[in-house]
Order: sequence, then C-alpha cells, then structure tokens
Amino acid sequence: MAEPEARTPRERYRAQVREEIKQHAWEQIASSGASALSLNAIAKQIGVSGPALYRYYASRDDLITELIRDAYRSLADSFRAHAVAGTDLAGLADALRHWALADPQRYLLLYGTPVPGYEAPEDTTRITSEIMDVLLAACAAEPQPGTTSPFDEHLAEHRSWASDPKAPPSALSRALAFWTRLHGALSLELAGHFTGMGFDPAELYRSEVRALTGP
Amino acid sequence: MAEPEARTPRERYRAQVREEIKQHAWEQIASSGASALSLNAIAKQIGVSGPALYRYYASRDDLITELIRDAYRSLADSFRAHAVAGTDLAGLADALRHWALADPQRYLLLYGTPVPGYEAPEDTTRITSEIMDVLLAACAAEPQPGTTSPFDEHLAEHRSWASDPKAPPSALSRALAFWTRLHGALSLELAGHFTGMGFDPAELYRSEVRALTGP
DNA sequence: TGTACATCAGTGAACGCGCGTTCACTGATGTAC
DNA sequence: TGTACATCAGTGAACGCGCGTTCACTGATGTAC
Repeated sequence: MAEPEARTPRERYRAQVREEIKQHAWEQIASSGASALSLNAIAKQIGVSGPALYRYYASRDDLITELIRDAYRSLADSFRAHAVAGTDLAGLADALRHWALADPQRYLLLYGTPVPGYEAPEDTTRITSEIMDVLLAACAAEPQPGTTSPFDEHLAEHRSWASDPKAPPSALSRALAFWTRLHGALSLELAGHFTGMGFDPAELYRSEVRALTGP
Repeated sequence: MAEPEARTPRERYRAQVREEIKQHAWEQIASSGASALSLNAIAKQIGVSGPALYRYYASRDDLITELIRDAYRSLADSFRAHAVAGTDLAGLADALRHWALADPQRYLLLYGTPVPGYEAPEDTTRITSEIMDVLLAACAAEPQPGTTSPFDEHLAEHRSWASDPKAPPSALSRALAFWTRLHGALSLELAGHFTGMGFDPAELYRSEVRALTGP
C-alpha cells in the first residue's frame, strides 16, 4: 500500500506479503494492544521463520509506523468520503464513531495512550492536518455564533495549525471541541468505563454531537 | 496504605517496604508506562533480589491492582477536599486538571488505554462511584436548565449508576459531559496531540469548563 | 533457446537480553517458657 | 534473664519463555548474452 507500484511479479509478491504481515499485525493489536506487537509471533502465524520478516520491514518500529500511517490514511479517507456528500458536522461525527467502533484498537493506536518509547514519524502530520482540514471546513460551513468567546480570541492569535486562513476563530474552537469531546466520549466507551453504568453510549455520543451542531 | 495498621515493628517494616516498592513502581510507570512495569527492575532499583518482592506482592498484577486502587483513592481524596470547601463544578475541574498534570501516567493508568489482559478488581468500583458522587453533587448544585434534552430523558430511565435518587436527569447528563469532555481535552493533551499546534491547552480546558458551568 | 550470472526470499543457529515465578535454603528477628 | 523454638525477610539457582536482531548460508527466481 505504501509501495509506489507493483510492476514486476517480484514487486507484486513483496507488496502482497507486506500486506499479509500488516493484516496479522492488526489482528494481534486487536487482541492484545499495540505494545504487545511481536514480530516473531506474526512470523509464526504466517508460517515463516522470524528473521524472514526483516526482508519486508527494517524493524518492529518500522512496522508500527506503517500501521499508524495506514490508520491515519483510513480515517482521512473516511472523512473525505463523508465530506464529498455534504459537509455537515453530524455526518463527520457519525463517520468517526463508525470508524472507531469498526476497530477499537486501531483508533486507540492513534489517539490512545502513546506507545512508550515510540516516536511518531514526521510525515503523519501531513495526514492529520488533512483530517483537520475536512473537519475545519465542516465547522466553517455551520452557522457561526454571534458572540466571541475568550477561547476564540486566544485562537485568533494561535491559528497556525489551521490551514484555511479564512476560517473564523469560532470555527476553529468548534473543531477543537468536536475533536476533544467526541474523543472523550469514544475513548472512555472503548476503554470500557461505561460498562455497568446502564446508559447507552450511543445516546451520550448523539447528545454531544447535538451540543456541537447547535449554535 | 492498604494495610489495616502497623502495630508491631515487623508490620511497620512490611508497610514501609511495600510503600518503597510502590514508589519505584510509579517512577517506572512515569517513565515507560504501565505495560512496561517490571518486578525485576524494581527489585534492582531497591537493591534487592527479584524473588524478594514476592514477600510483599503475590504477583505483578497484584502490584498494579494496588497502584490503581491508590490512584483512584488519591483522586477521590482530591475531589472530596475540593468539595468540602464549596461544591462548584469549576473547582472540581481545576482539581482534576492539577491532579492529572501532577502525574500524567497515573491519570493514564486509570483512564488511558487499558493494560491488555489486565482485569480491574471489583472493589475499585466503590472508589469510582465515590468520585462520581462528588461530581454529581456539584452538578446538582448548579442551576438546572429549563428544558429537557433527549439524553436527559434517556438517563431518567438509566440512572442506576447515580447513587443520589434525587439528582435531576439534567445533573446526570452534566456529570457525564463533565467527565467525557474534560477527559477528552486532558488525554489528548497528555498524549501530546496538541504539541506543535500553538494554542494553549489550558485555554481549551478553561473554555470547556465554561461551557459546562453555563446553563 | 540455452547457459552463466545476479538477485533475492527464506532458513537455522546464535547472541544477549529480560521477564515472571518457584524452590530450597540461610540467617536474622521475634516469641514463649 | 537465658534458652529453645518459630517466624519470616531475603538469597541464589533454576525453569521456561519470549523478545528483537544479526549473520552466513541455501535454493529458487529472474536477467543478460
């Protein structure tokens, strides 16, 4: 997937094996979390000796890096797909929740507790800002409030992260609230903190989305 | 701390060593995260052989369990201390943020991505509901909105987690919003997702607190 | 088309490391008479 | 107060395991003449 193309049979084979490795890596992450990812265990599942994987990934960190990149790209794709249909915030919120619930550990790999000692590569920021762009556009398309909050004023002077220079500060603050509030509800749900409390996490999520899409 | 008392010198010594073990455990968690917690490493730091720790904790999971219990108790204490002075939501929010920033990994041990394979003990729920009680009381003390949201109606029928039967549904929903929104802002900040964006996370937090303490 | 060579996937052994945990034992500390 | 005994903290060796990674090598696949 990250390979440029697969012209020759050998290159096609390489890409195929890389994909198979990643697939088993995801299964492992899904069941035991990212910090437990083991190259040897993946090799065993594929039916190949451990060192063989080093033909495809330079190291364990290298593999994790590609998984993170793929995850960000997948979320960006999902966001962009929903943004084409019509840029409404509620739609993005639904897309986010579905994407997260489809593979909780994938979500947590990006937004959960960072893997200790692991340093994210530079180029992921390009994809994350792509995601933020879609979100910001949706926020700018919503009706803006008449008043300006103190945080809006703060953001007016700290908006380097927003690629659209025309987006009003109220759109910036709404984008951040969207991100943090929905992440809060989602991550606590995925971590199992709501189990046993009785209420429906989906209702809580909807409630938060309503608060965000109001004026 | 979890010991009932320390009457005899031997019991006092035991409690002291247990405390020392926990202290080094926290240092290790602070630097490498909870999943990397190693009994052997702690033993080395204390200057004792590995198996010696088994005089004090039955297993690694046993130690983690006590750390989690202590962390919950610490947060509950901090909450209760702020609640005595005067039950305002903004005060609780400040207490939460200070508590989290004082030891980020302690916060993440409770509310971050769960340690894979680790099962939380029963009795922690008693402390967490203690925390929720304080939060709920503060929410009930705030002026309630005149309208009733759909989520309020849902909570009216799913309020088993709220120990106070007199708390209005709007207080329940506000308590949940308090929890999820502030956790969202805090956890993303602690995970480093705001670094490089330029704005002040404290301002974002304040903004969320303002939104929660309004009507 | 056939042969000589280069490329490359995969193997097995090895290195060095750390982990949690068990076990038989030593030696110091406390207890009972 | 002194002696016999019980309690218990801590040790060192060992078990079995898994990890990431390096290295020399085999054998199959592709390439060039």
